[in-house]
Amino acid sequence: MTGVKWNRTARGGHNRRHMARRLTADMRDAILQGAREVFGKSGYYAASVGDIVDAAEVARGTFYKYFDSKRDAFAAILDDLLVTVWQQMRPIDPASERAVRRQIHENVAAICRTLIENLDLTRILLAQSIGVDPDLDEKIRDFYHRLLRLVEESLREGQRLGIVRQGDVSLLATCLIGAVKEMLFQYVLGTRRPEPEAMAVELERLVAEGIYAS
Amino acid sequence: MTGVKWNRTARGGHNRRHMARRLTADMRDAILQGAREVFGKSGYYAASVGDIVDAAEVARGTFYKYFDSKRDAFAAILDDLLVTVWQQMRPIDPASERAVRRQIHENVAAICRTLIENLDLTRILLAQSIGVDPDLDEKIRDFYHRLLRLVEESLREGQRLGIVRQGDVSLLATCLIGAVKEMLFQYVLGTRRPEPEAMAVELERLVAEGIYAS
Amino acid sequence: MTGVKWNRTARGGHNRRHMARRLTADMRDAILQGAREVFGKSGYYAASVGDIVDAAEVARGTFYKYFDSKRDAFAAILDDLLVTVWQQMRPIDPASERAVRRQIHENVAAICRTLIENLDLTRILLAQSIGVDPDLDEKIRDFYHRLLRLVEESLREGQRLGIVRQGDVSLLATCLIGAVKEMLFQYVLGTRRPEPEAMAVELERLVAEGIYAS
Amino acid sequence: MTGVKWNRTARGGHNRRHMARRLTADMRDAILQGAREVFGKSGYYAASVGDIVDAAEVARGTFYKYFDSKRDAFAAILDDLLVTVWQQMRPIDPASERAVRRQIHENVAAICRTLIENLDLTRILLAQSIGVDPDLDEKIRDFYHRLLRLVEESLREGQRLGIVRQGDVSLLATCLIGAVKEMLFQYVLGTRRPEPEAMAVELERLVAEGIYAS
DNA sequence: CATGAATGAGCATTCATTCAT
DNA sequence: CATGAATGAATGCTCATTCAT
Repeated sequence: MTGVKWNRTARGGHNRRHMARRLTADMRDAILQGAREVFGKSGYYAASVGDIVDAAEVARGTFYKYFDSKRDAFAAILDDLLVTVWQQMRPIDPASERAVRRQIHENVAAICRTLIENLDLTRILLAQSIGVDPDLDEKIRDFYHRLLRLVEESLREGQRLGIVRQGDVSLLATCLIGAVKEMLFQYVLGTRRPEPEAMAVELERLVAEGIYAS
Repeated sequence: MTGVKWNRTARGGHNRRHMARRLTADMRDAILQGAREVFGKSGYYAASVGDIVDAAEVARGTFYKYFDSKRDAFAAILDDLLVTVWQQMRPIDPASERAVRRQIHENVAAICRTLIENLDLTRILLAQSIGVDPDLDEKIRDFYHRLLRLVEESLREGQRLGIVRQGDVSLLATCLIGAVKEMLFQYVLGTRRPEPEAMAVELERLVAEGIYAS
Repeated sequence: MTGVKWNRTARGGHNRRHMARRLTADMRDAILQGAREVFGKSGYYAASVGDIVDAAEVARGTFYKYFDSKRDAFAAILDDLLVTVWQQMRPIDPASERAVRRQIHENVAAICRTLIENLDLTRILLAQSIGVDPDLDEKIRDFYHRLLRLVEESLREGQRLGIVRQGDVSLLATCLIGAVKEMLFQYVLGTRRPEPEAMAVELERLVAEGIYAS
Repeated sequence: MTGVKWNRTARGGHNRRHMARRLTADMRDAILQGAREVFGKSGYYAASVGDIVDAAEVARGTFYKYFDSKRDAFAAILDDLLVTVWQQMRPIDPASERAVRRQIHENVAAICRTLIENLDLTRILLAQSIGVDPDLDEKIRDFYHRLLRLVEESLREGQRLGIVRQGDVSLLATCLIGAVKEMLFQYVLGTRRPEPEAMAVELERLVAEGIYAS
């Protein structure tokens, strides 16, 4: 799990096929990079191993040197992605409502920024990961489970400190995560493409004031 | 497969293997039902026409009598589903905050109830419809577009009447829809399976009070 | 076919069932050879790709590595065949009637020899190429058009030199070509299998003397 | 074997589907007529039973009431066709060369006229009958065998009377038949569409004078 | 170690044929 | 007797995977 290369190193030349590729890690990264592009563009099923090796400019056989199967490569990408997103999460330290609002804002803005910078991956995460394979579904389920727990914990801590109101923290956490996911999903669909900052502002206000006047 | 096969005659048949089925509409419905189960369980790609006809207990050819293609059957299911969900939506009549809260509650509860009663369909809608085909993607995009407009309109009307606070109604609507979708998504994943009533309550409170105490 | 088939992995394979085949050209030729046999025996439609790969002793997928489709393979065979036949044609140099008779004789004998040596191909050419596909029909039409022009030109040149009598050269050419085709067609049908030499002799005499005595 | 209805009775109205159809023979003829059109247009394989029943405006099942199979219907058409063509043949009475020339002319003109009036059937006969099925191939073989014998007999009789020169009558007959077939084949292909009269003239002259001057 | 030609299981789709109405 | 919905064997084609070079 070598971490996602979020900044796609600009691969200057074309027709590099067959040029000496030095490090083993390079090869694997090249394949992952190609796979990300292709999976992001076409989804798991429509993406063929042929497309991936073309995009990565490696031979077919090489793909299978580094990954057991197409599914395995997808799993690797998904794993990296989940780890990355997870690392963006900072558990809220509920010192005061004011501090909490700032932390929520920053968390949301950071996550949205990151995912918007990597739209292909976001598309994979939000719309094409479920139903590929039970193992992967399990991973996704697990990820959301942990994410939910993290938010729930923050909320519960807030309740303990009297900052957060009473209520079903589990459902509340689900709603908050859903709100962020949907803004990103609409971004992916292209319906509307607001700034991460605007997303953060709006969620922060929703959480603070609800939607009613006064 | 060696030698010339001149005796290619006698291909079709009739075998009374399947229970007598009377009405044409029955047949189509049986296929749709089988297709819903299978698509819901396996997703579009992993579901084979073979699986569907087995589930529907009809012959392979019968499937193609009622649908042009596997995609066509999926599209039919998706269309039905979008129409059904859409019909559940009642535009909010923002008479007073009290009335609005009640209507939100009822809307959310109704939708969640319906979708939970058709979990296979919900799974299709939430996790397996994107990326199947550009035409279907367009349909999904369109559906969410209209859904968003509907919620936005209600919010704007509320603003006009001084019931809803100022803010980016578009993003606000997205957040609300996302909150509901995520609760249903977690339901589908099986992470947690709360009552529709509980979902409605929690969203109603989030919208009214935010998450902070006092 | 019941239940979800998540274990769709491990599809392809390699089985050393077929003799090691070294050169790429060999493979293509093996397929073409198998295809020729099968098309020749069964005609385009009755010949299945399965039959062809069995005859060629290659895997199904290999067929599609070398040809885009069944039709494509048929077109390749037809093209080769038309080129081969065309190359057998030597335009007649009408120096004298004596020289012309010899050249006709040689032309006819050569073509018949070649086609008789490749009976499968001849069967394809004479009885199974029309109606497969508009593009191929066009090719056939074009071939005959050129063939006709070639014979016509020779006849016209003969007229200019006073060797060939007046008449509708186009129809005359058609008759000559038809005479040769029919002898080969009867050969293919097995009605009668005369020597190419005998065919050439008979056409030469028909052309020189007609059928009447004295 | 009810004989081919060469003159397609103008079927006035449209949408006759489901109208009472009186005689059994009518039904069978309607199907044969539809089948002729469709086979002629698309060839045996590309023509589906669906196309035929559509063209004939009868139900699918009805087709199988009158014919055992698609092949059977094709065989019926082919049989009719061969009988009809056969009936056009008048054995030559070799009284004198002059009389023979006239008879050849008339025979060729009559056959060409008939076949040109029924191009669809001619197309079937010349280009789509071989390779459909061994039984049908046998019929075709048999037909040409008899045709050949007929021409051969005339030639042999001519030889006996000193009108026809010596030579391989079998090959000679083949050449003559081939010449006529090819003119018709080119007609079908559309390469050139001369009058039957012109065809007859040219064959008559070829047979009388060969191709050389003086 | 990289390569890519070869493999074959699997799939969507067609259509000749049957038979209950 | 006519009908046409239902049937399912057969086919063309794809693509994940393997392994000799």
